[in-house]
Amino acid sequence: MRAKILLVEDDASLIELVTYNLEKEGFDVVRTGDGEEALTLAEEEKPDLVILDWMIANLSGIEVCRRLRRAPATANLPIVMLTARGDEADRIRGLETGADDYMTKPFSPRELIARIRAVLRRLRPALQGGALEFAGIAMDTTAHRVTRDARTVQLGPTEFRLLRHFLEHPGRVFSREQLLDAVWGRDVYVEQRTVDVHIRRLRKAVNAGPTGEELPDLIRTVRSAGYSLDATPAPAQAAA
Amino acid sequence: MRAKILLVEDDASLIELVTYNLEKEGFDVVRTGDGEEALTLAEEEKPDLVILDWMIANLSGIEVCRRLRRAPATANLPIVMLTARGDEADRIRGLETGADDYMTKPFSPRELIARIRAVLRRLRPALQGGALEFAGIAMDTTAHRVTRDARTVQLGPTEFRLLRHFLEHPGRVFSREQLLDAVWGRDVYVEQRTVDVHIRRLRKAVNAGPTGEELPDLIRTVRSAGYSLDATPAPAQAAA
DNA sequence: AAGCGGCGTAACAAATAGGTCATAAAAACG
DNA sequence: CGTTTTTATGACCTATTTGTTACGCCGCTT
Repeated sequence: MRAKILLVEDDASLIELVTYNLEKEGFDVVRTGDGEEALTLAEEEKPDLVILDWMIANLSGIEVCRRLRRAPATANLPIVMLTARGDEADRIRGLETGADDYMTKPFSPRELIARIRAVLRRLRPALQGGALEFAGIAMDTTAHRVTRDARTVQLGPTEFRLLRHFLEHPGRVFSREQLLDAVWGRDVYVEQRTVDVHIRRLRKAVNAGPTGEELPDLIRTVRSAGYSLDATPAPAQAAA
Repeated sequence: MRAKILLVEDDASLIELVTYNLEKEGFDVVRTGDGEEALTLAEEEKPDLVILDWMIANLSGIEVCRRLRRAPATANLPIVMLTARGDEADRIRGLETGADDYMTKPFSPRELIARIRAVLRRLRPALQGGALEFAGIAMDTTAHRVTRDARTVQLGPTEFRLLRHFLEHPGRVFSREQLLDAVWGRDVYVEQRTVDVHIRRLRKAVNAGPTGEELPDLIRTVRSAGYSLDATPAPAQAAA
């Protein structure tokens, strides 16, 4: 799975340099030099990470950063600020506004890549290839294999992506809408209830025990909120 | 909830500088200048983040980093590398070994704090936002979970929103009308008495003890005014 | 061309949450 | 004290939300 990066920068030579290096490393790059457009693209393209220059047209980078953080759809989007302004106060301001990392020009493309990878490793583990694991469920994203307690689990493509998304954010509750965005894709129009059906299929596949028995369900339904992958420690009726 | 930071550094003046600044910012600090000891402390103290100098006794910082990543217990521990070695190759090596961020000396303590916060914001949302707590009641809003004294509390959607509102404004009294506005929504028309019923349900859920006993009621009824979340243990007749 | 697997939708069943009412209990008042 | 307000509580019915199954429609493989 290739990661998509939104590059917000208006210096042509820098665009070229960074784009070249990112693409060489296997990233998809979307570019703009305009602050307003950056916000639009962040919503529509659903990049995995944004590289944000401080000095851009229409809206300053810091303002773009602030608005990205404020909008629910992009509140968790990783942001790496990148700018010529090197003084400490700016860096701190950038970080406090919600940037995940901050680099000052001139910078080394290789270091930029390394920092991007470091951020993505945290935020989108599946993008780095390798394995995801939670409560006995293991997923090898490159081999497209899933096991539960060492037993292979057979999943369809959609269930696979759904489970991957849960594994990337264990414990967190996602609304049907968020799941459709993240798993199905931005501009797909399907019924929200479709999510239920795939949750059902995922549960069925993952909770199937060795002898046809049911294993503990790790997908938690949160009424009126959505679903989450969750190791439910204390079974429902403790004190009841 | 205070975050605990493990500082691995052997320069006395730097230890002092960093410790002072971290503690001023509300972090708990555990220190060592020894690589082997760092590994032990990382397991035993369960810090929320490690600041790791490259040049330390016994094991290099990079080796400590590598081992921390390899051990399951600390594989996800956030690491900020900190060192005098400024050249690019080292920074990249640090980041690729699994460090989440990398700063070179000399550095600004404020920037270090800002970077630490940026990392923790990602890794431990509970330390920053998303988590509410009051008098033993803890709510994780992203996981949609509530506990009282570490025991899970089961709430319906409305009770959840109601409790969240109280946790967001502990101690403050809200009239039924205000609660309807804040929890139900502005333009919902329901009886004010409905609030009583949900308060009752919330109390029942939150005050249920481990063995079916009643825990102290943290929701205070303020006659002819409303309700508030309040740690009023026993004083029957305070000053009223 | 036929068969298959996967997907999205609809429809019905089940579960759970929400709101109101009636009545008991408690507190304030004179 | 008796009366009046205000709140607590349990029960009930309804509305909403979710679970589950069945079905038809592609797109691909054979």
